Amino acid sequence: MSRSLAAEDEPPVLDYETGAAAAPAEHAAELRLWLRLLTCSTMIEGEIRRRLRERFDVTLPRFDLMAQLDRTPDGLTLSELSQRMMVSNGNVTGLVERLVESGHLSRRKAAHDRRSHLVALTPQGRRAFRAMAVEHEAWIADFFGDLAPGEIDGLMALLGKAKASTRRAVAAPADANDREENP
Amino acid sequence: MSRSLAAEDEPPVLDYETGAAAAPAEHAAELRLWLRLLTCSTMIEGEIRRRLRERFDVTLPRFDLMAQLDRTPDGLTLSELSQRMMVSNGNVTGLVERLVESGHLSRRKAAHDRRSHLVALTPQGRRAFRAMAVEHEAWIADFFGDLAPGEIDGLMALLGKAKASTRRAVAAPADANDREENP
DNA sequence: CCTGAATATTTGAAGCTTAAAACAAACCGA
DNA sequence: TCGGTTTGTTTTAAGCTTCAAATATTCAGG
Repeated sequence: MSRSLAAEDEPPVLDYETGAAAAPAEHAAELRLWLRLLTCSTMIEGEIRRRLRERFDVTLPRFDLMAQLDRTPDGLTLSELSQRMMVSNGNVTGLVERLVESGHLSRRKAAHDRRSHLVALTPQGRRAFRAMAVEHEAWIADFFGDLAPGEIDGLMALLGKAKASTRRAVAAPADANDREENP
Repeated sequence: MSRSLAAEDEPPVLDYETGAAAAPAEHAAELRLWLRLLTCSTMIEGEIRRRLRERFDVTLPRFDLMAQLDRTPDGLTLSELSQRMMVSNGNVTGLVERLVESGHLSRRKAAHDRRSHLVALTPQGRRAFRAMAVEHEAWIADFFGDLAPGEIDGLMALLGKAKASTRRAVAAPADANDREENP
């Protein structure tokens, strides 16, 4: 759970800057949007985490890692895993270690490149993941259960725009520095 | 960064269940929506984290905590903080400890309740936060910079529905158990 | 073939995060 | 007022996460 300014409303509505003497409250709408986006993903993620622990005694990062491997019979390298999961390499190293330990994953040297290792689900790991995935999908469907199909599509589309916009902003930050360096 | 199934598309498009022999792929749209939502918040959060570290040498959780206190001259209790930040009590204990240590926060016993403590920004802490908040707001505005005002409003509204729906689902899980116990 | 740059992974330090157990203080109904 | 419950906080153990440094291997030119 957690992360950035959270608790976007519910108790006393926050929006955290209104009324702060030194703050411009210029882009208030964008700020509120970010807080709401964060609230949604934090709520959902926290509940998934809770249910995975309760029902399957598994952590979310491990479930995520297994999900990446479920469709990859031949396995993935650690680098591929870290890219797809959007986490650091060192993080994946530890997760894989624990999942190999518990018998869910196998790990072998890659044939073509002696630096890399291929990681794959064991039959046991695959069985365990499939069982979890079925329930997981039902949970997600329930979370969004009050949205009409059109609303789901609308959200997808708008989030697609937000994603593209963020990608652009991350690639080309709007800093003072940047403006000077790249006119 | 990180969290649940991530890497929603970009490299080989994932959606992680299509084609998996044992999986129904019933609520595929909801699943894709969740992955996209997660991708958006993960990207934004990761970039904010990176910039906060780079520009101000501060972590995101500390920034979040200070944000909660910025509008509260009299301070908040640890419980109030943990509720608003949506993290555990023990988590807040440690964060506050480190921020008191660094001089950003003061901490005193509450007058009315001998169990609780009030935490507030020190003048130094407030100054530091305000400086960060100004840039932070500009970053967020930039992330959403390619969205038209109407699109921002539309996203807000749809995310509001998603939030309400999730809240309902979390409060009343659609389990087999539940159906039996609460007919 | 040799060298320097890029890539794949591991390691270590620091910090974040949670769940659960333990206390202490406050509250509340009989 | 007593005793049970709730609430505020801390502590602990375990795990997650990142960044940066260290290794090992591959790759690309010359």
